[in-house]
Amino acid sequence: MGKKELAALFSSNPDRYYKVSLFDKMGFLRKKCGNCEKFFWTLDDGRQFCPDHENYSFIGRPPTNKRLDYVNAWKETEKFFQANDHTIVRRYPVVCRWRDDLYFTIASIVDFQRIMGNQVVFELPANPLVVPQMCLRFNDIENVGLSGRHYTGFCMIGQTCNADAEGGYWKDRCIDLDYGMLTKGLGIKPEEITFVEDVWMGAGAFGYSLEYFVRGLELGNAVFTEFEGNENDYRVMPNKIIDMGAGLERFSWITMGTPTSYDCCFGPVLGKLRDVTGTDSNSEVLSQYFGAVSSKLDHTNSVRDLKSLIAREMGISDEKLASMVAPHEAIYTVADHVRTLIFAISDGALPSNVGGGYNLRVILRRALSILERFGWTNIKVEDVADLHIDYLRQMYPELEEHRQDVGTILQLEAGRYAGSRERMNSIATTLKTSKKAELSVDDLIRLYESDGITPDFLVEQGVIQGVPSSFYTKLAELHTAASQVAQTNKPIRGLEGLPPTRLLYYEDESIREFHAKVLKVADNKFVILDQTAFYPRGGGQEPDTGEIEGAKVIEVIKQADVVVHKIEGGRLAEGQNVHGVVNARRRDLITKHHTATHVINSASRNTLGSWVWQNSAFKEECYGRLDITHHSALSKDDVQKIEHAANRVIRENHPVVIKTYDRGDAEQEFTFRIYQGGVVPTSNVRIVNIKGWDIEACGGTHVRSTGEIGLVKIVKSERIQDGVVRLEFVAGEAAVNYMQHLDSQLAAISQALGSSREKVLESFNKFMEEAEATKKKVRTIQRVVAEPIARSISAQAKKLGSGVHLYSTYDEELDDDYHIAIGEKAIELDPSLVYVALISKGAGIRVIIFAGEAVRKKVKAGAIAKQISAKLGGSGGGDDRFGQGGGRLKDMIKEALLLAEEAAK
RNA sequence: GGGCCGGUCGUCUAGUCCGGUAGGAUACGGCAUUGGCAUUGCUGAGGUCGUGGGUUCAAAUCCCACCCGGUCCA
Repeated sequence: MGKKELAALFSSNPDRYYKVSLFDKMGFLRKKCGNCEKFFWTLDDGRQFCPDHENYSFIGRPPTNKRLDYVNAWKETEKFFQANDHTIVRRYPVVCRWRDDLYFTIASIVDFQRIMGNQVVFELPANPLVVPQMCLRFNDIENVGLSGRHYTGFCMIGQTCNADAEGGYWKDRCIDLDYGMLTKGLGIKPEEITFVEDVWMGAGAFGYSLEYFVRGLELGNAVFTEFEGNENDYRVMPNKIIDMGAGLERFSWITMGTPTSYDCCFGPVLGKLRDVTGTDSNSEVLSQYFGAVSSKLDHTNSVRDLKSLIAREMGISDEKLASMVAPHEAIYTVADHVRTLIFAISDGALPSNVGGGYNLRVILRRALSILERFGWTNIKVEDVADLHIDYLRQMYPELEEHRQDVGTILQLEAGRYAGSRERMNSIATTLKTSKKAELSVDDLIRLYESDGITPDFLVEQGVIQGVPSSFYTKLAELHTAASQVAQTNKPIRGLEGLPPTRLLYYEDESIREFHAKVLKVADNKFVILDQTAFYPRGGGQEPDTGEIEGAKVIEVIKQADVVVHKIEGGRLAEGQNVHGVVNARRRDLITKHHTATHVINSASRNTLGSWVWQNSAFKEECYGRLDITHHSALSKDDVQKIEHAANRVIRENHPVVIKTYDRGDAEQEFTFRIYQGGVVPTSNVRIVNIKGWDIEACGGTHVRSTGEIGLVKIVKSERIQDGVVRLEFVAGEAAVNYMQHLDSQLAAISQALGSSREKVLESFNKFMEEAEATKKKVRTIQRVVAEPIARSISAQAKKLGSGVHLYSTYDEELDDDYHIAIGEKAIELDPSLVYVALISKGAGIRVIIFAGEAVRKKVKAGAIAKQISAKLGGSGGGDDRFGQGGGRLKDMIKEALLLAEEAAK
C-alpha cells in the first residue's frame, strides 16, 4: 500500500479520520476538488477547487488587520499557545547531533525523534509543547531567493503532543487550537481557511493529516500519527503523536501581504542591503513581478519558465525584466544564505568539503559569488550576519553569544573562496593562452574533479564555446560506478537466547579479578560468561586483555547485550566456574587515555572556539587519539595552549562523576554537548561529568579524578581532512615513557654533534651552515679551476694517429659533477679532444664521455659510453657530444680504458 | 568514508608519459647605454626537484609509503 492507496483508504472514511469537532461546530463542508480530486473542508459552499490551484491572492491585500513581522509573528504564536497550556521549548540545534541519519534538523518533529534499532521513538521534554525550530534544507537551492517562498533555513513552528500521555490531546483539540491561532492569533476570518485531507508515512509509523491554507498559501500541516507498523501489518500506537508543523515565515507573510515572504522575514536586513547597493526598492513593476512569481509558481514549473510568461503579461522584454529583477533576487538569496550560516555555525557546524559542511560551503560560496558578480564589494558576509543577529536575537538570544565565532568563520571562509577564485582564474588564463588544441571531455572532467572548475565557468571565461552534452552523463557514470557498499563485521552466531551479561566493569571499575560461570563456548574460541569485568571494544576504547583460567583473552566484543571473550591457548567448558583476571596495567593506561580524551576535548574547545566537537576518538594502552572539528590546521602555539589547559585540569584534580540519566533529562540538563561521541541508541545515557570542565555521554572506563592521569603530552596534530584535526597524545606512564624516549634521542644527537644538550640546536645549525658553505665553495673552486685544468688535460692528452686527442682517466676521489664540468670545458678548448673518465662511486663505476666537435664524425660520445658501460657490466648512452653510463665490474676498468682508446684510433 | 589532482630558485612555471649535465620567465645584484629615468643589452647570484625508502651504472622522472595543499562525490 503506497501513499495513494493510503489516502484513498483514509478518505473513504472521513468521519473516522478527518472530521474533527470544529468542522461540525462551524459548519465546514467536505468537498472534492474538481481538478485533482483531493478532499477538502471549507465554509465556502461555492468553492470548487482545493487551494493547490489557487493563486496567492493575499499579496497586496492581506486577509487580516494585524501586521506581524517575523519576530512578532512568533511572539503572537508563543502568546497564543502559552495561553492554551503549551510549554514553549527553546529551539534545538540545526545540526542534528542526536540522529546519525541526518546532518541537519529538517523538521520540528526531528527534535523529538530518537532512533532505536530500526524504530523511531518519540521523546517529548514537555507535553504538549511548541517549539520555534529552525530547519535547514538544501534540496531546493535553485529556487531560494527567486520564488519568494523558498529558504535554505526556515523556522518551523512545531506543535507537538503525545495524545496518550498526561496533558495530551488528539485531533479535535489540535485543530481547534490551530484554527484559534489563525483566527484569534493572526486575525484571519474563518471563511478564508481551508483544510485539505492528506496522509503521512514515515519509518515504522503513519497517519493522516489536515493541511490548512489561506488564500492559496499553505500555512501548516497537522499530522496525526496514529498507526505503527508497515502497510500490511499495523496497529494503533500506544502513544499517538500529533506533529503540527507551520511555517513562521508564512504566518508573517499572510499578515503582511508583501510581494515575497523574504520582504517581511528578514527584518531590517533587506533595507540595509538595498541602501548599500543602491538598489531601488519602490518599483511597481517589481512588486507586480514578485507577486506574480510567488503566486504562480507551483510544483511543476520553474522560475525561469515563469519569468518569460510574466514578462509577456507585463508587456516588457525578457531581458528588461531579468535585469530589473536580478539585483533583488541577489539580495534575497544572500540574506537567506547568510541567515542559514549563522544558525549552522552557532550550532557548531563548519563549512568544509565533507558531509553536511559541504552544503554550508556551497551556500556561502553562492552568496560570495553573487556579491562578486554584482560588484558589491562593499558588502561583507560577516556584516550581513551582524544585521541578522541584531534582529533575531530578540527571538534567539543564543545567537548573540556566537556572534564573534560566526564572524570568524565567515571571514576565514570568504578568504578561502577568494584564494580559490584566484587559482581558478589563473588556470583559466593559462588554458586560454596555451596553444593546446580543444579541451576534451576528459580534460573537462579532470579540471572539474581536481580543481573544482566547472565547464560553465570556462564558458564564462571564454575558454570553451559551450559545455559538451556528454559532460554530465560521463561525470554521472564515473560516480555511480565508483560507489561501493561498506562492509560490516559479521556477527558471531549461536548467541541467541543468552541472557544479558552482567557488566562488573560498570558496577565497580576497580575490579580486576572476578569469578563467573561459563554460559556458552562458540566455535571453541568465543566464550560467554554470566558476568564479566572485561571491558569490550566500544566507543573508541580498545578492549581489555587478560586471562580466564589460564586461557588468554585476546579480544572482547559486545554483541547486543552479550559480552563475548575471544580466547587462545586454553579450553573452557560450558557450565564451568572460572576465575578471570584483567590485565590491570593495560586497563589503567587505557582508562587514563580515555579520561584524558575528555579533558583534551574540552581544552581544545575552550582554546580554539565553540565549533570544536569530537569527531571521533581512539584510546589504546600506549596512546590516545582525538579528532576534533576545527577549520584550520593547528599552530604549534595552539597545541601548546591546549596542552597547558589539559594539564592544568589534571593538576587541579577535578572529580569525575559518572551517573546514568534518562536521555531526555540529560539532554535538557546538559544540552546536546553530551553527544560528543555520537548518537546514544538507548533511552538511558551514562553521563561522565568531569566537574567544572566537561560533560559527555560515554560508556567507557574513567579515572575517579583527573589527578590520576598524571600528565598528558600531545605528540602530534595533523589535519586529517577539511574541518577535522587529529590530536595524538600520551597520558600517565605512557607520557613519561614518551618523554624519556625523546630525552635519550636528544642525548644521542648532542653526543654525535660533540655538543651539550643545551647547545644542541646551536651546534646543529652551525653544522648545517658549514655544510652549505662547503658545497658553495666546492662549486666556486670547480668553476675557477676548470679552465687551467682543462688546458693541462689537453696538453696531457694522447695525440692519436686519427687526429683524436684522447684523455682518459680513472678517478677514485672526485665525483661525476667535477668530470662533467671539466670535460665540458676541455672539449670547448680543444675540439679534437675525447674526454673519458671512469669514476668510482660507491660499489660501482660512473662513465663520463665528451667528444670534441672536430672529432665527432669519428668518435660518438654516446656510443662509446654505451660500449664501455657494457664492458663494465652496466649500460649507458647519450648523444654525439656527451655520453654517460656506468657499471659494477671494477676489475674491468683497464680493459674499459683500452676499449676507449681502440674506438678513438 | 571513497576518489582524483598538484608540490621544481623569492614568485610563476617547463621538464615527469618514454630515467641520462635541472631550463625559462619575473623580481633581485652588478656592468654598459643615459644629464637622470624609462627602455635596451650584457652579466651575476638564487634550487634538500614535498619527505623517506626501493629499482637502476644513473631518479625531478619509474615503484612503494608518508607529509602538505587543492578538489569532487557520498
